[in-house]
Amino acid sequence: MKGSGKNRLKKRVSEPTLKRLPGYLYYLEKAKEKGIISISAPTIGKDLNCDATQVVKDLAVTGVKGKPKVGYNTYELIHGLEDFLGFNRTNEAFLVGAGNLGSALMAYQEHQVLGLKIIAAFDVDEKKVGTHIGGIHVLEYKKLFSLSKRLNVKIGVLTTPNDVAQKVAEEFVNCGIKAIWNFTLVNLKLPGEIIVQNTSMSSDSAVLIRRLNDSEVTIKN
Amino acid sequence: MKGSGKNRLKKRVSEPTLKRLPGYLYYLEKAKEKGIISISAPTIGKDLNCDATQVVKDLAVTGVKGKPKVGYNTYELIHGLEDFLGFNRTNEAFLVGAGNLGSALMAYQEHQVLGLKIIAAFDVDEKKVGTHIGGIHVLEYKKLFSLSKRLNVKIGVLTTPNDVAQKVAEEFVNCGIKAIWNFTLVNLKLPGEIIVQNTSMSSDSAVLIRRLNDSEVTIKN
DNA sequence: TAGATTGTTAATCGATTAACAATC
DNA sequence: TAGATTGTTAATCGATTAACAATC
Repeated sequence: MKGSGKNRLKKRVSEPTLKRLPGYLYYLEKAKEKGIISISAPTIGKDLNCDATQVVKDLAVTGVKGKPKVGYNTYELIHGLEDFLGFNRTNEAFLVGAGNLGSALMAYQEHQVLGLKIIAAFDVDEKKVGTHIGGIHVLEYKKLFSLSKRLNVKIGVLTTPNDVAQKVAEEFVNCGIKAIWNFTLVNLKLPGEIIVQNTSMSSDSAVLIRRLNDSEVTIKN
Repeated sequence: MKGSGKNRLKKRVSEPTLKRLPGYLYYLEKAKEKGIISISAPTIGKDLNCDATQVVKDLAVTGVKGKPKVGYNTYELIHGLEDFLGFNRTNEAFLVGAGNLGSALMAYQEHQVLGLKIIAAFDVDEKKVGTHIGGIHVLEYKKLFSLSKRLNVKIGVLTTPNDVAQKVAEEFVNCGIKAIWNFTLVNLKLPGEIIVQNTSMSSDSAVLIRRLNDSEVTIKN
């Protein structure tokens, strides 16, 4: 009899839901700053223009309970989301490729809540090695292996040029890294147990440009 | 009788499909470089590890026809995709907020095909105004309005701090901008005809971190 | 011709939305 | 109590996957 008894069998949360959660978190932190201590799903839905039912379902993954007619406690929700997402733990990461995007991410993490902490960056470019970006050391790429063994880092951020992406990803795996955040356009071929999250700027720009061109044609007709 | 006759009624292409198209484009360009002139959906599917049927359906949006037993012409597909996505036209854009992420995007567009061309950047920070990033001028934010009127730019890239995002977005609309690429965490409230594409780094990191924590729990059990 | 692949139509799967009972 | 909201279950919607005929 699966899922019965004390062991609550956790259902895998869908990717669309997961992607919406940081949005709720940011919204709720702003609400908290305004002194709002209770907030209902219909209110959230109106502000974030999405369906109230969806808000209820999304927030249910945190296990935080709301009160009918009142809503949820803002503080509890924030902590429930942070806990569920793992944003309150320090998820340490290595970054390889301290170019433009890599540098942006390093500097970015101070202001935006990415939920992870880049503790060191690596690059083969001697001009970058030894510098600090956003308070993070840029080290020789060679040192990745030895440092990984010592620090037991699980997350690798991949912001190299496309042509070395596969090689660096494999080195990440060698180093014991379990999850790779891939900003290159390369479709990485890695062992099945490695978690890969692809972030493609081109995908989003493609949607934007296409929608714009769509609307222009529609107007012309 | 809708959709009949010469006017082929274009069906709206789904967002998941749209997001996959730049991936095909990159893959096909690499294939072309290797001298591959014909390529089949099963081959593409194997390399990109996705379903061959999906490849066929995705590529069908371009209108490019394949030959049974042979596949598609690489060159035709590349051009079909570029044309469909609008990546061969110059989609000119303004960027507001020449901070870390903004700078990265400006420098990035030279190497990565984003399909759009940032022709000027704007910032209120006097230290940034007058500089060049990735060959792009950073101008006074004040000048956005007058320059928009002259250049008829349709796309705005929003990489400001969150607290000014809504204001700048409204100014974009005032300036005649029709599509906004929003990198802030703010849920923009704008007229319905304005196209907004949200890109949230936090969403992707949330998926990554959660999947990692999921897998660690599973292994422990 | 035989066989692989395209291209379309049908079936499945999963996420979103709607409905409604429980509850404060 | 009355009414708004939670939380769950059912219905809908859309995307992915499977099936299969057309075709080179």
